[in-house]
Amino acid sequence: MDKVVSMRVFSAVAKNRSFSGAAKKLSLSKAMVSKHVQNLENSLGVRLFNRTTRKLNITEVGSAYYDKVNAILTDIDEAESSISQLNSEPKGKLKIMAQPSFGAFHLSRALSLYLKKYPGVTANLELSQRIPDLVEDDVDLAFHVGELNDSMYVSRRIASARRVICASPEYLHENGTPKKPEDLLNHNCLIYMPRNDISKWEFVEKGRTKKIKISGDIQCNSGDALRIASIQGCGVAQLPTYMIGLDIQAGRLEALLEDYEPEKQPIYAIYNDRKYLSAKIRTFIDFIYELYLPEPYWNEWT
Amino acid sequence: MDKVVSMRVFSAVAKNRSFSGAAKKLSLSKAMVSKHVQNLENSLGVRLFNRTTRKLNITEVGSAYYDKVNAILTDIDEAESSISQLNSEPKGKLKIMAQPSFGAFHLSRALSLYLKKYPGVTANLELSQRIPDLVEDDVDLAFHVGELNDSMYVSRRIASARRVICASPEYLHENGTPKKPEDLLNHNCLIYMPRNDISKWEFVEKGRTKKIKISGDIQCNSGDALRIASIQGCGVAQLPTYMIGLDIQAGRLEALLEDYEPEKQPIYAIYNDRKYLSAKIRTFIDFIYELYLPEPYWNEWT
DNA sequence: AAATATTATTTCTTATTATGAAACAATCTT
DNA sequence: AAGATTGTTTCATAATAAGAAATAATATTT
Repeated sequence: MDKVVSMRVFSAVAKNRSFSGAAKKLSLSKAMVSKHVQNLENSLGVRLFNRTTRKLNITEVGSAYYDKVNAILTDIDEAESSISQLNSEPKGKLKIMAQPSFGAFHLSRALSLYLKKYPGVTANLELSQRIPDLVEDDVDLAFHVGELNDSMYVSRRIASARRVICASPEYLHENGTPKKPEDLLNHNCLIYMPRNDISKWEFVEKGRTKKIKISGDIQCNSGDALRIASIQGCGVAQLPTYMIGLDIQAGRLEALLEDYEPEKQPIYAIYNDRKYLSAKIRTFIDFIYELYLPEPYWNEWT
Repeated sequence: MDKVVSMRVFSAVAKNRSFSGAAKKLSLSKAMVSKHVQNLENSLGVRLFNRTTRKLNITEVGSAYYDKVNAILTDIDEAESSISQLNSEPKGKLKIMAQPSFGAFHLSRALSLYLKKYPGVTANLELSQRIPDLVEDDVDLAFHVGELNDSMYVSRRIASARRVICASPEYLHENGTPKKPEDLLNHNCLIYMPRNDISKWEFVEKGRTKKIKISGDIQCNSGDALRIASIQGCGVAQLPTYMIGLDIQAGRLEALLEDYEPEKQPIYAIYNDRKYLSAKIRTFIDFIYELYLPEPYWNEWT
């Protein structure tokens, strides 16, 4: 028997000075009202009302209990409404993890817009290469570029990034501009190596994907470093547009071989599979999804 | 589903940071623990824990709810205990913690007398050197010998113990009887060392306290061991009368240097500062207080 | 005074729910 | 690779919450 319900019933009986009245008010049978009061009396080992069929008097003990019960019920109501309110409007700290190159510029920009819209939210943005364990790392939300293999979490595609071959105008002036993928064999390519893979770049020609094995004298596991290197004219790089889109727009880099460009990489928001997604998380995902519609600003420069 | 029960389960899970741990603590199945938490989550429309099978993290909302729930549960407990003790007699389980040497004989004796008087009460006596955390250890009442430094609880002096120099008749026959404190320098003293203190025994001579640095070949952190050693004639010991009073009365030990005896040690009952002390606790404190009036039986033998 | 109305309780049946064992899924540890 | 541990789900069963109706007690009306 639910003690909180019993308390509410008891409180109603005490307030109405009547079992029947309380029953009517609570749309409950008289029988249940009676049983709820008995439930409390048994659990307390105390008589709460002195009653006959025609008279009702709250006992001294019952009166003391009445005050306490009302305070408790108020606290319960207050707790529940404040908790559900906490969930209906975005509030609290939003913990986000993302890959450094995507997070550093684009997410912090999106966050500052979002936080302006929802002043109750504060943010905590942690940048890391690895895909986080949301529970272990106590993170609300993660962003990942590229396909996800293991999907123990829920993911939502919020944007995409083109992979573009690029080089600085200075470099191209000195070394010539490649016109087709095979031309890259004669260029110094800046190689991104997260793992010790053999470096091949993908291209699409007449609907078919082909891979070109490229070579160069810089291999690095930091996209940012490759970006700097390519801007400084060290060679040709293949980098995602969320990194170099603005550089191309500004003329620091030139996009090459756009006709052979491979499929875009998806960018996912990853979060816990929860029935009750908190407002701050839900609204941020929606916010960022809409922010990059119809096409993220980093993907276009013409 | 009883919401109060669900709250208790939730609180236990949050405190233990584990569903299984909470289940064990509450002697409930893991299944029910899981369901109770889900019950709250459904009723609040909010996720309280982020969890996988191996990791558990309370959510921001859950954490806020935890504080409120604990306050509410405390209020409920306080209300119920205060109400039921308003016109009830001692009843239930009395959980006591005490130092082993005092508890083993004297408290169990007092308890058996008390329980005969109040059949509704059952007792749980745990003996330990440390001063318990009444809340953490879930103990109603603790007994402590010696001054209390930290008084976060309420304490009541219920008796006292003399500290007496003693040795077995055989030992004294062989080694002579010390007549004044300084004589102890030529005796093998049994040294109680709870911490690595330098061993000095206090004496009072002509109203002034002085300390004698003693030495001996047995140092021990167990009073009981020292008592046995002194009875077996290993040397001279300074021990409280609640340990050796009966030995002196029985002639197994002789009290020495009684004229130089230092001030008595107080014995305290320690309990929670509750507005409404339950009848079992209140009556037991009163009972034991009166039991040792005007002077505890262990303090006198002449 | 008798009939009626109102009130709390008890009884009885049924629909719901609480319960934990066991199976399960997902990690972590060995 | 095997075993241990953790949270969840499933399942069968036992417990109980629920209210309609009968009951008992006592005002109120007639």
